[in-house]
Amino acid sequence: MTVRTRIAPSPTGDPHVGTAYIALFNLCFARQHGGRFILRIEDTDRARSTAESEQMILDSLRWLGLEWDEGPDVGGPHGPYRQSERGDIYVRYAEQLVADGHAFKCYRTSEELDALREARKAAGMQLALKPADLVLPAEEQARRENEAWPYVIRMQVPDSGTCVVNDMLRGAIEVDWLQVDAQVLLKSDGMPTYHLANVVDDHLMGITHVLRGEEWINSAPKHQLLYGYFGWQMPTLCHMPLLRNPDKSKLSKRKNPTSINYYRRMGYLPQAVINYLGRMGWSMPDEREKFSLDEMMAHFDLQRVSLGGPVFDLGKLTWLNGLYIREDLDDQALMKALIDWAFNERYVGEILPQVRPRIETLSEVVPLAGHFFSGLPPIEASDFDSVKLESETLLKLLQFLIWRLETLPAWHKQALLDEVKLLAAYFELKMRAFLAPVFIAITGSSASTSVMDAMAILGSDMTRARLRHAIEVLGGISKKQIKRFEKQYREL
RNA sequence: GUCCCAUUCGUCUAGUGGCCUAGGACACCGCCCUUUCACGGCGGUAACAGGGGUUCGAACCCCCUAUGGGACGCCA
Repeated sequence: MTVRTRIAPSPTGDPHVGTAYIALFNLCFARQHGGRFILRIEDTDRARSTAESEQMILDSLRWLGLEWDEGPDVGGPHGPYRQSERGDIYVRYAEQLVADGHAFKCYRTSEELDALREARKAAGMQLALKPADLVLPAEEQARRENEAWPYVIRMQVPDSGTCVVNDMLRGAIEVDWLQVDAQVLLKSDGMPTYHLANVVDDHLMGITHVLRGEEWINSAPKHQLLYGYFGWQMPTLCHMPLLRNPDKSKLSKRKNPTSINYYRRMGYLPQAVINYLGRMGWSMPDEREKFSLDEMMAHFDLQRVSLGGPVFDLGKLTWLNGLYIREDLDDQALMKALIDWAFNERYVGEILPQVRPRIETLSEVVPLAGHFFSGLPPIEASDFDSVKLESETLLKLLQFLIWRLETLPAWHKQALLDEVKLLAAYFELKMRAFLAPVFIAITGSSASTSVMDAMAILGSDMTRARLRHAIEVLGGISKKQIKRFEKQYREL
């Protein structure tokens, strides 16, 4: 048996707790059956991630204590997409499908596709575009082909009848073929979509079981169809429930800290985090709350997964973390944990140059730089009174900064400075004025070390978390506001 | 809009037809311990979404409704 977790890396290298969650269950399932568990970091979107951000993700998973096996080499160290002839194996498979009549070249433009979807929406039909909806008149098709228009390769799908896919936990799931669209397999840039890559890779890697998120259920018919087209054995599927925000929507960074690095920076212990994830939608046979990864693997039983989407409860995670500190760490181990976390030469060494020019006695260090060893600063709305900005502008400033920082591929002071300069110009503010609220949000006071350096030292996750916290403290952003902000941000 | 998946205390869950007057954990409240605060101990409030079946018997099986979520991209 071989199971795998696919990881789509983010530009910032944020490993999502949802990724770790799925990986955890894959690992336990594989070990329960003495099978292999492999990780596959893949990105079919050109240059969305870097080797560095991929490393960050692996590093975080390792921090959690997750282990994985080396997968068969079906395309180089970073997966097939990073080869010089990016995606060429998928081109071959896609063309084979075209030759066999299971896929077709589609020259439709995105404007035409939008119009088709609009029309269906207006007519109250299902939104899936079927092969028949996409055909062009023969002569138009020929013209576009001759003029070398960009094209995609789409899969053929039946337009009637039902498809039955089996799920290890949910049993048979019936989907009307009418609901399944002529999925793009190969994009016009020659890169495969997830759907093609997923099927081809899993086959080449000999994957026998796939545990993935519930959001993939609706794609399962497409995948099943592709396996059929290729004449390959399909892996057994299992769809795990999705982690939720307190309002029950899919866990998102807007409403919850979702980055593993955030929990690491906040001083959560990896054992506690992995234990907590193991309690999401799953329970030990004896119902104990506290268990190690090894114990979970030893007692794992997929049938004990419960299907209701569990709400990620920070309070309970925090309690569990405290339990680990009290019960599992003696003074020496706690000391080591603290040193690993922040009280080490590397981290403190970064802070000292910020502190030295600003102190006259050593006892001033903690009041001045204590925030480097804290989580979210205890601020309230009135702390921003000194900032001479309209409340809407203030929120917008903080939100725009978060958005810019989210897409920052490398976290260096210079890059941060560039972002801040750009935004200060956009808001028509002097750097000093622009940074005033940022300073309070980050350091929690109006007198501390330089805020740009603080952000650089604190890192991406903690910086963004504090900015988000400031927005929260200021009363948050309403749905209407966020829409307006998004629009303005796109124009930036 | 169409389809798919789900639904036990506020939250995580136990429960796979009689052991359920529904158990545990977090949170909350009270009491005890304690030179403070925690920790710890004891106790309390609190749930089978609703309606129909099936059955001697239903939290558990079936159907309908409601609610929540997800999918419907040249994202993954």
